[in-house]
Amino acid sequence: MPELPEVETIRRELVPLISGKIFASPLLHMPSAIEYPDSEQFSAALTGQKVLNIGRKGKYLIITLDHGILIVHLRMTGNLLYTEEGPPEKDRYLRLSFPFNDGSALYFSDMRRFGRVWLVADDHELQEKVLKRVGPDIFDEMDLEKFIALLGRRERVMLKALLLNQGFAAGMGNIYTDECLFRCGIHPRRRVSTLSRSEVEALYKAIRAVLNEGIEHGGTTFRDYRNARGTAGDYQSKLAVYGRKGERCRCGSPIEKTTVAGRGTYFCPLCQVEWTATEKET
DNA sequence: AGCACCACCTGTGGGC
DNA sequence: TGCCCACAGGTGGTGC
Repeated sequence: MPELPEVETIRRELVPLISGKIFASPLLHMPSAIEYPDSEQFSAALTGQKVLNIGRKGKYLIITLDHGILIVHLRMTGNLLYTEEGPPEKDRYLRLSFPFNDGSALYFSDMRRFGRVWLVADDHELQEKVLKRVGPDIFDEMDLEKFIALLGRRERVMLKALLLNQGFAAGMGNIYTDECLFRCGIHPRRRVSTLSRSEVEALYKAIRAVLNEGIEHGGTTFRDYRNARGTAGDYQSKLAVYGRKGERCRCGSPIEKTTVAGRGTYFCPLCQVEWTATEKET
């Protein structure tokens, strides 16, 4: 589910809602959702802590407390809901409840149980336990020069696989990757080494534009994604290719679906050509 | 290094 | 109508 724009939407909503609040004792309906530390230490360490800041790196939501850092990753179907009216009724998928001492609460719900939370002591532990293999945030920690430099070390890889690799840069997921590659007219199976300078610049611009639009529209809801207030996103109506197999691209060609890097991949076969003329000859 | 495949889970949509 | 399988927004591991 949630990619960078969805997590950023939740982050922006939570800032005014929970900043300064103090956690009461959490309810661990499904303790296995806690990746670190063990559930007893987790509960003891969280209780009484104050929310100082809410950040994000890639798809990780990072809540800085006065004596630790709470991290949430929603994976495919996770939701993080804020309410002042008690737990959502008959939610079969409620995994963790995080009440505050004023009666409001955060609820972590997750149908497929892939989502995880961590509670670490400091930035060092954050890096070691959670973000060890996570690259720079592709929205907040990237510029064109850095992007070009990072590409230079991954010459052989297919673009779709590269953009999905959170170690290269963090935040892109399956939907926004397909949209970016369509936007700049590059085929998802193209390899980094075949890109011209202008294509690299177009790709970088497309990434910024698509992520910005996703955030402006409150994210994409296909099925499960909800923001912190339980409302669906809006960007699905703006998607050019993702989920639109058989529909006409603006060029007239039907959108195709294939598999790249093990993921369902939507593209326009006319706007995104797989091979350049020079490659075909060599 | 890069990629294919499997695992983790539950639900659902499309094909037959 | 009903059943079954493939697939779903993410990541981590294995093995070639």
